Amino acid sequence: MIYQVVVDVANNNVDRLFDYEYDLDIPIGSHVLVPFGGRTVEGYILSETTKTDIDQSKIKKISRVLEDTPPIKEDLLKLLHFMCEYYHLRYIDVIRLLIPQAVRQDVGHMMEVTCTLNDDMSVVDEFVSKTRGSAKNILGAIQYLREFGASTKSDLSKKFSLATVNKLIKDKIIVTHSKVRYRVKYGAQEKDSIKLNDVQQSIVDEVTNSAPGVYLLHGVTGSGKTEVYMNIIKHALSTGKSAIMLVPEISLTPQVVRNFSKKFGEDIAVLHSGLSLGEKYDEWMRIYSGKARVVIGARSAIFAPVDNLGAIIIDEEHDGSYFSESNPRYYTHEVARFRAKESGCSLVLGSATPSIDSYHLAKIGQYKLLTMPERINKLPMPSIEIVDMAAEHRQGNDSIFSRIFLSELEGCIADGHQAMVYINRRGFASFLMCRECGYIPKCEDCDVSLVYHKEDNMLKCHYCGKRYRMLTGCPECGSHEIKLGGVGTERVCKELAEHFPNVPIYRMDNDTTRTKNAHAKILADFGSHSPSILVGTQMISKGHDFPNVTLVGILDADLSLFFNDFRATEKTYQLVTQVSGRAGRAKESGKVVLQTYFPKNYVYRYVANYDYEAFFDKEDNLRRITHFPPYSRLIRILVTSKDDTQAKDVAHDMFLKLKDLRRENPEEFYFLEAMRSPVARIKSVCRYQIVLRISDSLDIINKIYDIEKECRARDVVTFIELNAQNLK
DNA sequence: AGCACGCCGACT
DNA sequence: GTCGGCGTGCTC
Repeated sequence: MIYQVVVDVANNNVDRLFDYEYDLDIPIGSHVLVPFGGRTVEGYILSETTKTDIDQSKIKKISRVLEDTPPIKEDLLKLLHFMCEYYHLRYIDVIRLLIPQAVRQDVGHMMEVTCTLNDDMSVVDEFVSKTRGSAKNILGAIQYLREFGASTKSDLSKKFSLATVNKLIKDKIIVTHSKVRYRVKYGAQEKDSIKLNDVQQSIVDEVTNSAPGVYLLHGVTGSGKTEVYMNIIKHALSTGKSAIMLVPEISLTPQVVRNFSKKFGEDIAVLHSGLSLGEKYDEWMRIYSGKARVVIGARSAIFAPVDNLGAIIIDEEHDGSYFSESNPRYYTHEVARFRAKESGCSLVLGSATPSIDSYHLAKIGQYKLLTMPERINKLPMPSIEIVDMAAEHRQGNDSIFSRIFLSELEGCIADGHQAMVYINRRGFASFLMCRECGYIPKCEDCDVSLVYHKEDNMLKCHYCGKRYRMLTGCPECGSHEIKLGGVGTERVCKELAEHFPNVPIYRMDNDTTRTKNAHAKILADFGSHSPSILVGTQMISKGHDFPNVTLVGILDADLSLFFNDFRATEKTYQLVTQVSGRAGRAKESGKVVLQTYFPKNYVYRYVANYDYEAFFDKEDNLRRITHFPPYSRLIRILVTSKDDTQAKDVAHDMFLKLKDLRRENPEEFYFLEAMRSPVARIKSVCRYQIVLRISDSLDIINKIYDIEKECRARDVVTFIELNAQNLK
């Protein structure tokens, strides 16, 4: 039999199937060792055949089958082919998604490797006598093992360097033994049973009793979506099936895991980036072997090797982290839809603020829309007060806090309650705004705000590449008070401390949550002090439930509005709603103070009224008129090379061919521009990009891939992003 | 990615 | 004369 193998070598030239023969039957998806160009490499069997075009003399034999059971199960093989075809990814890059590094390296065993000296002491003695006395690590390691008999490989490596230990293993001075051990333990299951309200129950019933499909669950913050998810998962388990639930990485906190482990005990496996390699190995193995049937994880958990899927849930479906924006680029929703369809199970997308794209699909009937319009126990939504910061400045308040916010905060503290203060520092530190009138420079052609580029002192549009001279004063009101950049969390904390010297203030952002349990500790500290204030970035907007929080301050809500992005308004709506949802989650009613320089922007009107439906209509209409997604497909072709000229030439070549394609299909194209990437160089790789918006035609997409193939050049790497999110 | 093959410069 | 630089091309 001839087996077609993908070799585990990440290079475009070997991204194809190589034919090998073997006398025995090997299942597809197996992990094998094959001779390849004078060396031996690992590979994966993707198909089998009886005839081949390759010259018989060239065909070699598979050296060895590495595991008894194939690491890539049948349904994931289908997913692999779908992804390679649809996103034009390399086989090996997708395989590496399906089998995490920890498993490919067999870390589970490595973690438990113990080292002892070779039983034959004469070999050791001879080696020592031949070793120079200056080789401290080598002699030290041997001496150590003589004294203690054995040591784990990782301990020994820490003391005497990994290189030393590996050399001694290679020279057969040290011998190794390995053993599997499971590290992850979850608490036992508790027999709780929170009674669902009627709305929750009817949604669970609808999902579990209907034919499989895709559901969009639109439930306001605090409406109890998590309970719905849990019950859908419980139903899957009760019918002998399994489930995957995805959450944004940022909200996969220990509390969330604990809640699920209370409900499902040892049935759950958790996959996220914070796990050690050994933990990842264990979790993956528990899923693979069927010991864990509920998988909770971030984006890549959609590739978990579960059998017999009964449900897939994507929580906070609007979250940007569901787009993979590097290496193998994919959109989790598309992958999940494929997997759900293959497994014949339902996919539930849940959010308090669905993405325009998803809600659009629900509106046109591709998804079934489910709504939870009220909070649990009919708690009122917090009232949102919009404060005009330009007016504050005009009236002589130069502080970053409005007077209303400060007085609300004083009241909140006096009552012994807690407050959360949100400040967006995301991404860009440099934008421009007139302090007097709130004017923001925008591109003439694209209606997106311009980004200030320090290096050449110019304003640029990241969409069409158009450049403008830097402002010397405000063109609207003539003021020279032009504000650059934003305020960060640190400064907010400092100023709050001056106002409230006796109130504990906690800060939660990327800087303060870098270490392993910092996130949980900050939340625990905040939770156990009242009154207190929590200052933070997006992190504070996700799913925390502090009943004593009665005030939320959103300082400078506009920041995400100026994001050079047609999704800026959508993101602002989502963010403000999510942050506001933190207030008033118990008996006490909540209040939100939202500071803005654009109190009249339509997004705030809808936010303040909690009118998602109306916001959607407005935004969807805008997208339709301007041919932006969901009314087009936004594609970004990124051409990169160490050599600027080479990248530019390839990009230009492609651009000309795309223009021809547009000439042949004028009705399919809405937009086509080539430019240097806004971030022109990353890690000394030069970047050019071609941005296009086309109708969602698979035919055109395939022609674009063909053009990319024709334009390939040495030392130039081109990426095609089908669902471009971020045009940096 | 690796590794071999191959064609030009400076070395015992 | 040879050792070795890394450009080019191939791997079933």
